[in-house]
Amino acid sequence: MTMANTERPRIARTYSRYGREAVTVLGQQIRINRLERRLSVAQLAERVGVSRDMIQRIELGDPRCGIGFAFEAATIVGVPLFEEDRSKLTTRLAEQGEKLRLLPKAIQRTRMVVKDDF
Amino acid sequence: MTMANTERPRIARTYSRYGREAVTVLGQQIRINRLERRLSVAQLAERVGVSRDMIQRIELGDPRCGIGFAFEAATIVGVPLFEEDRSKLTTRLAEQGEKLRLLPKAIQRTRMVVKDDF
DNA sequence: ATAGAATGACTTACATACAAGTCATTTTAA
DNA sequence: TTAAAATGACTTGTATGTAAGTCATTCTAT
Repeated sequence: MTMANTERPRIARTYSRYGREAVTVLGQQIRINRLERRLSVAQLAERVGVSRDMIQRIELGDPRCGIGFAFEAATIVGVPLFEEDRSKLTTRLAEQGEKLRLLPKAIQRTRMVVKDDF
Repeated sequence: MTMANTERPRIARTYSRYGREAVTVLGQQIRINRLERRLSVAQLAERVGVSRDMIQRIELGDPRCGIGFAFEAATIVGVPLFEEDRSKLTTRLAEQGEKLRLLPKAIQRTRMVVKDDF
């Protein structure tokens, strides 16, 4: 009766606590919403267009999952992403695009001035 | 002798508008914060522990990027994920874990009752 | 104006994430 | 209670993501 290892073997890779927890919280929220909507893992997988294995990994918070798959699963079960409602997200997309137009396009560290003629 | 096909065949993948926009908004927000903090792409890549190419794809909203990489980049430049402050995220992690304990662990569609003796 | 740095856009070799399949174990509806 | 279904945990072959490198271009601080 050994407890099965629920994690896939992964090469050591460090994530910050906040980043890790965020991935896990998203997976939890997807599972919660899926269950509330009475969808099986297989049914959600079919709707997202991925394997059952992928949905399980997303819900467990595997950081290697493609962000597109995870966000698509979230979308299908109704987990809000960044904005409460969907039209707001579209608005924010445009607003941030505008903001980026105004910011410098490249960052350069202050250059060292070489004086070789003193 | 066939010519080597230099193009990588990519299977078309569809994402919902909301999912796509969410990935893009995250990438935008990461870039905005990175620029405001005067970090170059290479500097952020080094801090996240990925290649410069990866940061560029994350900021462009490539849905195939690992969610762990994207969230880690967001964390480093201070983009909030799901909760305003970090301690709140930890709290939510626990609360959702508790909520999952109370939900059914499996979803089954209502079974068909076969009456063959009428 | 210009030099030096940052970015964008490729390529290639390699590592690994993915789908598909199987089996054992829960779980739930009847 | 119990049978059917869902889930968890594996494996394997293959497709695809990733790092590293190069080059051209754009950008910014001076």
